[in-house]
This record gives sequence, structure tokens and C-alpha cells, in this order.
Amino acid sequence: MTELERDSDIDKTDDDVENADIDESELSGRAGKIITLAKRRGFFWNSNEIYGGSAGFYDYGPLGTRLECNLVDIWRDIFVIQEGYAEISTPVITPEMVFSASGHLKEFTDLMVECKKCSEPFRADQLLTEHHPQPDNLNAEEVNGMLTEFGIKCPVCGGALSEAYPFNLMFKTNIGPGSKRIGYLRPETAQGMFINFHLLYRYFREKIPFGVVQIGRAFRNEISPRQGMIRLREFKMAELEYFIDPSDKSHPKYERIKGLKIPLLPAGKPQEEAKPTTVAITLEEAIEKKILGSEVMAYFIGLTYEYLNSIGLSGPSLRFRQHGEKEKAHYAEDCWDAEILTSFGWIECVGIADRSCYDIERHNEYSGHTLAVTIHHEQPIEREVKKVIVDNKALGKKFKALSVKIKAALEKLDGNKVADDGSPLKVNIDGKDYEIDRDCFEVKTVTEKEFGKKIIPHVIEPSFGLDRITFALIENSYYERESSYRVLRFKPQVAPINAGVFPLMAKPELVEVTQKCIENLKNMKLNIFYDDSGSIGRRYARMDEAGTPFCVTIDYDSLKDNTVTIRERDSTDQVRIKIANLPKILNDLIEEKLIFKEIKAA
RNA sequence: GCGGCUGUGAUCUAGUCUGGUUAGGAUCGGAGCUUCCCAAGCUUCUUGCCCGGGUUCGAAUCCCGGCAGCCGCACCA
Repeated sequence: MTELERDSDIDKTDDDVENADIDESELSGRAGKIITLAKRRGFFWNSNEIYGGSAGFYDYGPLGTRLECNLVDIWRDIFVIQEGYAEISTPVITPEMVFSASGHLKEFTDLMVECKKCSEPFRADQLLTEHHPQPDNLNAEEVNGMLTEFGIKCPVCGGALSEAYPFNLMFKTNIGPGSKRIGYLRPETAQGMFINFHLLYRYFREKIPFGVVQIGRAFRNEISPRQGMIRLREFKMAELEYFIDPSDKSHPKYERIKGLKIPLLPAGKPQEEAKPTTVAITLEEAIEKKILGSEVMAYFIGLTYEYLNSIGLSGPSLRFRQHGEKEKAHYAEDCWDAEILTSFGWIECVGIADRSCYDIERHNEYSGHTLAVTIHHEQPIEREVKKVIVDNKALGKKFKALSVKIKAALEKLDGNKVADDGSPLKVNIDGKDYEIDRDCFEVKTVTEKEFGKKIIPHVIEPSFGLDRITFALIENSYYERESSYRVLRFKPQVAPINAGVFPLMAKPELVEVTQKCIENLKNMKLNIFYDDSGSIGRRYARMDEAGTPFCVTIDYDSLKDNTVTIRERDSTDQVRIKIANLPKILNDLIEEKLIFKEIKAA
């Protein structure tokens, strides 16, 4: 299959998706060419190169930065402007407690041991697989206990092993002088949104559902970053946290997207095949067939699909794959990844996870702040309840400082289960039993009015890896017209340069007219590139490599009749138009309100 | 993290085995010429032996260490 034939696959309809036969080995040669082009033209390159480079870090050059900027603009347009989610911005450096609560401190960790003799490092759980069914769930103490119990030695040299120590994928730092206040560079932007839930809930006038987004950098100290931009130690994410009532996983705008036909690859059997085939069905069907569990999941899969389409990622190189039980993150109940086929195989570009109530509940517990939603009843509910009513005075006199804890324990008891015979009650405080006499409390039937219910919201999280999307887009936009004539076929709105504008030759009279054209185009907020060096063909070629959709050329005829030629990148067709109409026509072309073939020649 | 292979201007590459002139070529890029519409041609110019140490009179070349890349295994999501 040639590159060009592969390109034609992209134009196939959704119905073809199931049968699309993509030769993955054919793709592997592309990576090198694309990395070369990216470096030469200023899209991206490995960081710190003059000092030997550093794995897992990439710089964006001028074109890459603009491209990514455009992708983010479109993301914002959908999620912030259209959907109305609120964008916030929280710090990268985050105190340790946040990650204690979120579970990252524990779960984002591998326990390692080192040989004291040959200093070979090992993953501790790997050494215990024969002695425990799930050694990765053990804590350091248990691991050390078992290493001693089974007398495990270094598998390489037989030497004694060190104590187990955690290797955490988070970058650690100190906040302020000294080393007492430990901080971490966030491994996801999500926590910044969770820990502000109470403020955001107020901002949204105490109603759910609502969505909060954050676009920013995240950090993971990957053990071995590979595959260029796919696995980075510092990367950018755009994340949405959509807070919902767990008893209502519908979505108000579900109707709008339910008809979208989307290539899905559910967990389990379908993925175990050598060449897994996706099922292209509508979201509505997917819900009926229980492939998707809820309207919200369906909605965000749909919205993600629309976003990826709008930046130019579609067709058989796009699929949504469900995570299997074992591969889900510690916080996830269900997870679907949007995957894009590149020369590195199918790569996860967006993760859409149902994080259930996990994060908010944990922050409730660890912070002591109430992060919860009150669901108001339409009518207050009245009911008669038997309750233990404490006599504070009597209890306080008897138990002094302990009385606070005892009171709390007593009030927790179910009034119906307290015997009516006037016998004392037993409560257990910090492992000790106390007998509480009846003179300290009584059991009463009271009328309770309940105005609403406090619930912990569930969270649906679409999380976009911007670097991966940027890379996947560059790769999927790449094609060769003839041998070694390279073109990036970006959609006009995402292209880093909207148009190249050239004098046919660098003659003062032509340059003058060209500059006037450029001034008018820049006033339309278009990103214009001027070039007068080399032959005209060379300049077109430069723009094709940069993915610029249109070029405008001013020649000697322009001086006579006020017309210019406008050239389309993919067809290389040209049409002459009046200079006066140029800004409007070019702007409409870029917004795709006008198709190039429909331009009437002047 | 382990093992194998590799590292020459921005890119591709000759030279490395067998140490010895000023590291050669092409592309890209810059300046200029050319009424120049698809990488045309001509003149001219810039940028390089991954880093550090060792062996040697002398290292791109041999040795050691590091860094980076690719492949496989492992790991991670």
C-alpha cells in the first residue's frame, strides 16, 4: 500500500471502518520522515539537544506551538464556550497531602528493593509472585515481612536485599527552604479541580451537573520514556471534570449526539483477537446493547469524537477502546480511550473515565472539609425517628474530656435497636469499652424534617493528552505527493500558517503590492507568511511542508488589473481573483464557508 | 531497568574495520543574478565528527564511562 492509497482510506465512510485493513508495518517508516520534517520546519524536537538531549522532554518550535495553540482554541470553543464549562487554573506544585488523599502517593508507586552487594534494583512485588496472589497490593511493611519470612535473596548474585522503598512516578520537590514541606509536580491537572469542589459548587449556584476544565502541564517521571512525543515526562493536558448526581447519569444534550456512529472496541473478547475489529454503531445503539453504561459516557465519547473530527482526525485511524478490568487506573470505574493509529501503533490520546465518587470522597475524608452536594427534596420529608438524646451535663460530669467522643458514638446508634429496659449502653471508644448509664441519655421519638440529601457527586472525566493529539494530527496529516515531496494536510483552521503571500519575484513594485495585501489580511486576524526567496515553486513547497492551506501570489498582471492568484495546497489548483475580494474570500476559505472549487475567477 | 545495535552541519550520507593533509558530497538554509506559477538554473556563503576520560607523537577512527536514539524484554497508563 502506498502512502497515497492509505490517504484515500481516510475518506471512507463509517461503514467501512469495520473492514478497514490498515497495514501497521507500512506505517513504521513514516515516523522517521515525520520527525525529520518536524525538526526541519520547526514543529518539535527533543529538548536540550546541545547538551546531549533528555529523554521524555520535547520542545515545540514556532509552527508546533501555533498548531497546538489552534487545537487548544478549538477545544476551548467546544468545552468552554459551547458547553459552558468553567475553566480554572491551579498550581503545578502541590503539597503532599493532596496526593495522599488522591491515592497517587501510594498507588502511583512501585516498591523497589536493591541488592546490598551488587546494587541491582528489583521491583519488590516481582520477587513475591510465588508467595502471594496479588503482591502489587502489598504495602512496604508487608513486603519486608514476606521478604524476610521467605528468605528472599538477590536473584542475580544471591546477596542480601535492602528494605523495600517506593519508587513513585511523581517528581518530588521541597516547598520553601528545608525539606519538611514536601511537594510534588502534579501527575494530572484533575486534583486542582477536585480540591476546589466546594468553591466551584458555589460558583455554579449549588446545582449539579456542572463541568470544570483545566488546561496545563502535568509531570510523570517515567522509567523509560520511548516513542518520541508519545510518552513524555512533562506534558500538557486538557481535562474536564463533569460532576453529576450518581442516581442520574443522563445528559441534557444526549439527544443531540445519540445518532453519531462511532467505532467502538469494548473490553473483553473483541480486544483479544489478533486484529481487533471495531464496531461502528450509533451511541444510542451502544447504550441499548449495554456496550456503554450511561448517557453521560456516551455524550462525552460523542463530544470527543466531534472534537477530534473538527481538528481533522477521523476515519479508520480513530477508535474508542474500553479499558479492561486490570488496566484501569486506581480511581476509575469505567474508562474509554480515544485511540489514534500512528506509526507507533494505536495510541491513547483521550481517556474518558468514570471516576465515580472516588476523588471527592477521599478529599472529604483527608481534608475534613465537606465536599458534597445537597439534593433538595421537592417537599421536606417528615418522619418519626427514635433517637438517643444525650444529657450533656450528666455525661460531661462523668466522663470529662472523653464525653465528646462518647456523645458522638451514642448519637450514631439506631434508636430502634436500643433496648427499652433501662439497661446501660456499651460503646467502644479507641478500642476500649465504656458502659454508659441511663442517667446520661434517653431514647426519644422525635419528628425529623429532611429538606434534602447530601450526596458525593460522581465525576466523569474526559482527559485530553495535547501532545499526543498534536503528534497524531501531524502524522495523520502527512502524505507524499511525489517521491520526497511532503505535504501536511491540515484543516485550514488548525494550520499554523493560514496563508503564504508572495511576490512572484522580489521586485520593489511587486513587493509593495504584496505588503499592502498582507496588511489587509492581518487585519482579518489571519496568520500570514511572507516569502520572496527562491523560485515560486520552492516557496509553494515550503508552505506545503508547513501545512499552509493557501498561497497568494502577486505578479506583473496584478499591477495592471488588480488581480492575484490564489493557490490551494492539496489540488495545487489556482484561480485569479480581485485583490479587493481577497480578504473576504481567504477568510471564508479558512473558515470553510467557501470551497476552493466554487471561487469564481475574476 | 536489562540485552543487542547505532551516534559525522538543520537533514541524508562518505570516511571508522586498517589512527596520519584543511573531514568529502548532496539536500535544506542565507546573500545575489534570472518577467520565475509548482523543490529549475547560475554565483557565493554559514553551520558538523554526541559528551567526558584514556591509549598514542597524533583519535571521527581504538578502549572505558555517560547521554541520546532504535529494536526486543520488563515496566507504566
